[in-house]
Amino acid sequence: MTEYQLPKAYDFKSTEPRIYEMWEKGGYFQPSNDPNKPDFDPTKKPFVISIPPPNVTGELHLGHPLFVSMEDLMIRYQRMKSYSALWVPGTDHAGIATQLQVEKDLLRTEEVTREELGREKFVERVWSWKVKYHHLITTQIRRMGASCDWGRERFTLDDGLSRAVREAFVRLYEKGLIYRGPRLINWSPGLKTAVSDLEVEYNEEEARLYYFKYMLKDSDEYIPVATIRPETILGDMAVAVHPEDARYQKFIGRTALVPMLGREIPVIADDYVSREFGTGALKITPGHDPNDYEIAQRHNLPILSMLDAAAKVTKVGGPYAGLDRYACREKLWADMKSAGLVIKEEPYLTTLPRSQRGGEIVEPMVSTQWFVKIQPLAQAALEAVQDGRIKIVPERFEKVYFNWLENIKDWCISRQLWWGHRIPVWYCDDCGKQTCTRTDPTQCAHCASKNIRQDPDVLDTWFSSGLWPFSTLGWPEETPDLKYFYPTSVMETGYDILFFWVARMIMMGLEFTGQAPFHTVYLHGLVRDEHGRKMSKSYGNVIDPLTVMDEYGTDALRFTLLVGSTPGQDMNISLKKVEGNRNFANKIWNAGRFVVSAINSVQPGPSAGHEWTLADSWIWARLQQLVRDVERLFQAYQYGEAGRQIYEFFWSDFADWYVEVAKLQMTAGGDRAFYTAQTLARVLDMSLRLLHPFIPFVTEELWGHLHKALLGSPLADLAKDWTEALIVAPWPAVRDPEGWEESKLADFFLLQEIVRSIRNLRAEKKVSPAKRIPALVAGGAKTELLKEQAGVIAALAGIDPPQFAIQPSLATKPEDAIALVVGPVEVHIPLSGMVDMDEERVRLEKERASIQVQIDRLEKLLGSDFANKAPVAVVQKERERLAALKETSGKLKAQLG
RNA sequence: GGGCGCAUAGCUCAGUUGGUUAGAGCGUCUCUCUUACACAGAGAAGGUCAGGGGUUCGAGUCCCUUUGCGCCCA
Repeated sequence: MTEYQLPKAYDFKSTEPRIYEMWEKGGYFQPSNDPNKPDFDPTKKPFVISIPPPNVTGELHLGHPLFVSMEDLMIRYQRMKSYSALWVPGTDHAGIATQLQVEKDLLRTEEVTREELGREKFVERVWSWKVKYHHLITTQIRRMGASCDWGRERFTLDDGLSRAVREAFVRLYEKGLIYRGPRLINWSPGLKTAVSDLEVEYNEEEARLYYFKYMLKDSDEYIPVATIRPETILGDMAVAVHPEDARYQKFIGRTALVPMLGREIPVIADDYVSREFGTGALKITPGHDPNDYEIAQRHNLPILSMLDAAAKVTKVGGPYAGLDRYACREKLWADMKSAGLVIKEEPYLTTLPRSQRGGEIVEPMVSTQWFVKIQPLAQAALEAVQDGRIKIVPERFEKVYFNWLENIKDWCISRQLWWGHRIPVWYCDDCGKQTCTRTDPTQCAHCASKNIRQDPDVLDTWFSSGLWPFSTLGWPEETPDLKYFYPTSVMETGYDILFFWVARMIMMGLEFTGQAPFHTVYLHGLVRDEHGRKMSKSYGNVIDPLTVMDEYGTDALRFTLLVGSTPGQDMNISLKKVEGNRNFANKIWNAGRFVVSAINSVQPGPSAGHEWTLADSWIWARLQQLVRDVERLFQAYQYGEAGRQIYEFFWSDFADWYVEVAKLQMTAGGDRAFYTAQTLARVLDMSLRLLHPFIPFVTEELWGHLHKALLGSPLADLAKDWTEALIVAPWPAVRDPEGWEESKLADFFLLQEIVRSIRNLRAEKKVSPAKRIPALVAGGAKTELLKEQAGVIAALAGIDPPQFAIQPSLATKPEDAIALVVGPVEVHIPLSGMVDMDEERVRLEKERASIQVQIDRLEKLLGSDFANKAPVAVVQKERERLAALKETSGKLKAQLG
């Protein structure tokens, strides 16, 4: 006989690593139905999530535990519902971010730049960085309890995925959907690479607006022009005015002179020009501004690049060549001032484009880059959501998705980085043509020359991420995994990367596999600090998940993130909340300890068939209600609400009420104790199953103890079909109500109300908690019920059983007692010497008055249109309520005599 | 400029087909170390559901509008 000596407080520190190891070694993270194994059943349905791969940069933030918790919740739920659940883990090489980290690190520790190290050596360094941080990150994901199949882990730069990237590129290239050419792109001068539109952030900042004169050729006349970036004057190709602007109409078609350079440029008319902004005249710098670029296209203006890759002035700038963009701004402006061309300058609030990574101001520049012709891909992706093949939760993001895809521009996919998938195109030095093949070529495909060079650039990281849902399963190979597990089921991620990822995955998935890569996109919100501010290093408000887990446990953090969130809505987190949920884990633990000890105390039996008490029936009915509600909420992706309801049930119904009643029932011994222990065990078992996806460690640990205790007890039958571990135990099935539930729920509710009102009175009258008091009850129609439950009421309300009398009605009103009216029941508490009859009259009168208010309200309601327009059931409910209120009021009146 | 979200108890938030005196956790106040748990138990106080208008028998919930805060796209 094993004696359980479970510690008084749940010890997550020793439990969590042990449980995770048990799960992983037990093979529970692998899908139950594996297409690579001989007993594979192709008819069994899979449920698949591919992890949004974390970057191997080394940064860990609360976003990680959030997505891990959400996805683990979904996976554990489906696994328990006996789907063949697969969660594919992996990491992302994160081109720019990782390269930057390594460069910074190299500079700090060895004071070398990547250029000094050379490409090959540098890439080696990044790989060793990757090894280190990959280990760190996967260790942390394990720490969070992620039940993903580590045997199928992938990395965006591993061989298989690199082949997928190569295949995808070549296919798009051959289809003519990838092209190379000079376009205006966003250039990051510090990183010396192109970045996509999505990687630029626009912030409102304090800047200056510079007003100056655009002199007209052979004239003293000028057009006043305002600009934020005077240095770009050097690249101006026109001055534009609104065609209907009376001030400037006369200048249209004339020639203006670029300040300091004297280059002749035309004055053009274009609707785009805002007459209200600045001076109403616009300088056009097509080489360094997207709007100007478009105007230039419309007017066939040539384009000049006045800045180079390092944002230094090119030879276009004449005397200013070689200056940094900001130095040039100062010098040019000073020179213009001397030349009398300056009008004024003033502070101005404007939006500046900054690099999402480096933070520096991004420079729009004309540069030769690789692009994906996005229109056909975007159209398909649009349709997949429009026709419902893919559903986005919450739905409002579908609109955001549509809007983005409808206005999408070609995607710049080349990056001037060293860390990433090299562009698989070779240029021929002899014929100048391109060779793009699936395997590295040794000669030009056009002229067979051996003088070929591979493009030095790499692909945007998101190009490989877009292939993730199928590349991780083996694509382009038709692997068993790909055939069985693809399309995946749910894509779960933050709404902030809807465009980066989700949209691109859908485009790529449809293009390369002909299928939507998943049927549902679930978007979670962002985790913010307790005041709703974005967490960031510069604010210093970052909460480190590892510290939180050290202090409160993984379960506590997970539960906090899961119940604190609503789909698509940001959530604020505070350590107080985590602490509260650490307490919840401890509550579960202790309720479990009680149940285990109850099981251990059970004597063999039973002698007769079961006969349930009111409390037994009540908790069972409540549990079934809960199972139904949780199922409904899960179907609607309302995980947070489901978690809150289970929490509420466990703490407020099971622990606060049923366990208290069960203590009494256990002391009765015999069959009563046997069936009570059985009910405790069944309710705990099902509660743990429901809680497991939310709070996996403590539930698994406790379930193990419960399992063991049952098997060693006369209740062994209950656990005879149980699985080895909770992680693979079947999810509680929804059962339809059997008809008896409602009256049991109502009866127990009455009992609770009676107990509560007595407790309330005791507290009000400062009766010592230890003191047992007498009570006289007139039970009316509920007399039988109350007599049956007298023991429970007495124990929970602190009534002395020998002095507890229950009768249908009372012949005379007890003297020197306080009367409580609970629905149809009157409770008289004699409190000798403590009852002030005047005070008592006031109390009763107050109560009667408040009930009268409700009676009046309901009579008015039932006398109105409500009675004939509202549904019968709703009206009936109100009628019953009114009748009950009238009964209470009558009893109160009688008390007042 | 276009789109979206939020505004509910002192704080942080739930409240999804509209059902009639609004819920939780934390915090506050009172009592209790009662044999699962003081990481607890019992009790209490605390809200004109941002303002205005409308639809409806009925609105925190739907529609319009105003204000404030935040986000996304241009």
